[in-house]
Amino acid sequence: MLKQDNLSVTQDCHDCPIRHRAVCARCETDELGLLEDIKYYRRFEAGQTVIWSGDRMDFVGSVVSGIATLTQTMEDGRTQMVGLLLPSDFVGRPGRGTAAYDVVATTDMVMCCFRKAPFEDMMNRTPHIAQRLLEMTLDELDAAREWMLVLGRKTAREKIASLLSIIARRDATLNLGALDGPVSFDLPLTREAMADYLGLTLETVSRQVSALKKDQVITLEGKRHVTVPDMSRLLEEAGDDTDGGMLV
Amino acid sequence: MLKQDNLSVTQDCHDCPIRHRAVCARCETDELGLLEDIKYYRRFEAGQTVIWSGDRMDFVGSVVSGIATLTQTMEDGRTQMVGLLLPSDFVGRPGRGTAAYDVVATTDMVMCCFRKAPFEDMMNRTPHIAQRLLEMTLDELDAAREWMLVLGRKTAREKIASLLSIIARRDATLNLGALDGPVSFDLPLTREAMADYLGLTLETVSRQVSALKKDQVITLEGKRHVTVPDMSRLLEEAGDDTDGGMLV
DNA sequence: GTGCAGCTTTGATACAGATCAAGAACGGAC
DNA sequence: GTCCGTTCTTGATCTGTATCAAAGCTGCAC
Repeated sequence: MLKQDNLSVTQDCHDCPIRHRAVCARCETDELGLLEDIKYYRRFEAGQTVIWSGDRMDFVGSVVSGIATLTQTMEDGRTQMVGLLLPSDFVGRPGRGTAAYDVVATTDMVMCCFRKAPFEDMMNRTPHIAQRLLEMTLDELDAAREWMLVLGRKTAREKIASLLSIIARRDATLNLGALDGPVSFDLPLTREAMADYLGLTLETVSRQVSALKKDQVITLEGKRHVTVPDMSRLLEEAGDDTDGGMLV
Repeated sequence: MLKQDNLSVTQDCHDCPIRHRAVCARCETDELGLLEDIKYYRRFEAGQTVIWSGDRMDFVGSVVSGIATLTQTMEDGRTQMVGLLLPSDFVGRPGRGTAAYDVVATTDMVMCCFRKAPFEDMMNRTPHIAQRLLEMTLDELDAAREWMLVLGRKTAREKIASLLSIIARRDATLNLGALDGPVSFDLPLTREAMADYLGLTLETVSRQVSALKKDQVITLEGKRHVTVPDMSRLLEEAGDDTDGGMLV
């Protein structure tokens, strides 16, 4: 796995890599100061569980670097991933004392945590935080609803293509950019995690990834590094509106 | 269909049946006054489309009475319902100009609409509205994530049982209450709409409803009126945590 | 280097739910 | 009452994905 110790423990919000996308995005300098007082960093290693569903949760926070998953599990063990947490994504729910989902780090990860009570307090006083949180929550709701279509109506092949295009897209937004030429990225998920996201078995995931490779929709180097020569082709396979429409 | 003309066009927010659950729930009397100035009512008949995905949308609003569905459609016609809108539920997204989903009234329906620009304006000035909207959006996000588990991992029978228990539950919250004795309610959805919600075909829905009836998990009077003699049995069939746990 | 553990691929087979195809039940118009 | 359109049920068959099973790959510990 990649070492990311250069990010080690940021202290100053102004230098923070997620400063302009996280829940603090709209805060003014003075508001940031208040946040600095109640924040602390936590690191997690790949595979480590951040919180178990049902546990008491006395903090909320933002993913600073790395990736985590949000999953739900039935008593008999069937599991469904309900969210993928990327840098700047928010964890926890103000006004609720216990975690609703399991949160697991899939790569090494750094979180910027806020003690829950003071954070809730601040939310009531500084509208910039609540406004930004509303905006982020609405975005997540849209993402969840898009995912409902994937889960309910798409074929296995379309599901894989959908997942790949989502990862490709936000990899592009997060890092460099440019979605016209070939795009490549590392899959942050195992086949099993992909299966849990897509409502499939890991065998089906493996077969469909192989099929997309055989049909030259994607290229693989190793098992995790994916190259997409033609993004619009991938979107077509995903069953999404084809016009290559990269609407912002 | 039921006539609901007694609800005709409420004018005074204080008498509004959704006063304490809608986006205006936390407003004080003076804030309600401001809302009164920008609100207007619209009625829709069963089957009528409220908005088409992609259309310009110059209002947001709340369902006052009746039921609507939120659906997404792929180019080839596959459709997935992504939300069920009940009285007090909010329609539209502040800060966005076009509808993201089709909204269709499944029963006769009354909506309390607010012109979008003044509403957004007011949101920035009265935190009570933004706070309540955040809370409601977080609830919807939870519901969407719960639904992802249903769509991704449950069997057809479990899906039907899940849908019935959700309808039963909120029917109880909305109207009278009491979930220990037998519960009965009218299905607000056709078999096809149920199928669209559950990611199934209408034939499968029909078969599984019949199967639940044969196994005496439910009783039917006509095709739409359902009685659940034992709610915990239904929850068991849904694969949900069994303890009958009606946690608030 | 060898051995092992976790991840992944591939194959054979089974089955849940889709699809195709009739009819049956119900409600409204006349 | 009859007719017709819509919604729903039921049956026969097909198929995509799950399940069961085995083997390949990769990287780490030693």
